[in-house]
Amino acid sequence: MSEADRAPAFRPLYRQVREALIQRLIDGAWTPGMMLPSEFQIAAELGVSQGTVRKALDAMAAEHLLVRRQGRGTFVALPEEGRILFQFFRLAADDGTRLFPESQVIERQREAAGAAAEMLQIEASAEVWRIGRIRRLGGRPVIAEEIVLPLARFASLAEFPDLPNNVYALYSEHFAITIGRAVERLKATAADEATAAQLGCPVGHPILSIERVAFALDGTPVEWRVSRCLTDGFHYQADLR
Amino acid sequence: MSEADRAPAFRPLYRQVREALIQRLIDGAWTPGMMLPSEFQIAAELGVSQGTVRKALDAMAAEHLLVRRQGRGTFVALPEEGRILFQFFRLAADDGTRLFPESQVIERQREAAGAAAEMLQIEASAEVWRIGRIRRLGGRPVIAEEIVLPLARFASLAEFPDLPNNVYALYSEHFAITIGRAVERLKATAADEATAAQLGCPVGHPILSIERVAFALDGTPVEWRVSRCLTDGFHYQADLR
DNA sequence: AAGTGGTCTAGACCACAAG
DNA sequence: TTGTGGTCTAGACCACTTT
Repeated sequence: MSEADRAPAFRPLYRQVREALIQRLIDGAWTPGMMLPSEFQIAAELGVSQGTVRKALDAMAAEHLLVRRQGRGTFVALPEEGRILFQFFRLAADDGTRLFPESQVIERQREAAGAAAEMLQIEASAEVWRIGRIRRLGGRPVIAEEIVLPLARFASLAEFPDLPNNVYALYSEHFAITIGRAVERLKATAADEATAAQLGCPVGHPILSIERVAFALDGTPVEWRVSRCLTDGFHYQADLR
Repeated sequence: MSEADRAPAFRPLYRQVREALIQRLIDGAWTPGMMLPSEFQIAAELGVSQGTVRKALDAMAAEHLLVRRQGRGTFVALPEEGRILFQFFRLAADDGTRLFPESQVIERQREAAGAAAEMLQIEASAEVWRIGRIRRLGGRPVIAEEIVLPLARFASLAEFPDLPNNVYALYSEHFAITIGRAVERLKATAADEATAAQLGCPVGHPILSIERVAFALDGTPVEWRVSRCLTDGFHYQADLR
């Protein structure tokens, strides 16, 4: 953390601290659920003041990377935790209750990336997993989902025949990949024959199509997915501030 | 800012400062575009330290209520400013460029609130304005929008026969209402006859339906709207963090 | 040169959780 | 009682903009 570090394009100390700490998450030195050293310990270790460490930790907590609990300590966020769980899942029933449908994998294959290559920033010839799954609420299929993952980062995925509802917990636990950010594009489309068959609705039925690219902590894209959702009885919720 | 203020349910000083400053925005003592006094001046006036004022100002800037510019000062945010403008408008072309379609009012009437009463937290018998407008991109209609406003807060709306593209700038300038937050519910629906006629698409065509409730700074709902959007060539974008 | 926000530090004290 | 994060303060200095 030398003075020279900020010479070329001034980067505040607390920014550098934040990046150093994020690197520990990327490296796996700090794993989900782990309690971090106290602010004073981190400060002493990095040779900065406690206030500077606090500013870095606060920023990371705002990004949902850490969870701070007064009186207890600072912890690496778990993908299982409530607010994290729904951070990336914004469907809710029309009465306001949050939903988390059950998942059933119906298809999984290795293939060339093709069209997904651009989204995942890999070669079109690179291999990917393509996973199709149906998600149900009370037995009724409501989402038909297609997930594409680069084989290079998910080599041992074959060991997991049935995906859990929350795949980001799987990514974290078994592939040491933490999703830090995602971008979604929503469109209204008409159900094609395949989707209609999967969701049990008429061909041409209105479908909310959600296309998502999810990024790892280092900023590289690691997942591309399309969710085709029925939206009677529930909706996609967005809070604008 | 006495010590007793925090006695019942401890509220940090910087929170109280933030609320006091937001009250100045609500009261209109500070108006959009205005430069605020310096941190030290505000601190002296409120009898707190400069650091505490800073924390309140930073929070308000994060809420897009203020804009801070190093070396220049802190300013009340203008609804016209770029990032504010698109804070509440999330449609983008598929190539990533942001869109802001032109608006044409096609209908406006006074009526009883009816179904909108619950959303706007007013009596069902209270009067509202109901405004229908079409929004176009390059002449092509892409959004059919219905906006409901409580008459009580927008009494003189009749003076503005043609709404501007950015109605939130109008609310701010002529009704002293700043929108601080909004909640949107998205669904995929099929175009009914009225919508199909307005958008020039077949009946049954997939429509992205966006229902929004917008809230003023004091937390009360002031606008209810439904936007029915075509989504070929563009999409609704959401960033998840 | 003057005035603003931005960073960094150091220390005191408060609120909360756990042993 | 101890240890943690949370608040508040005071002061020095840096970066940016305008005069």
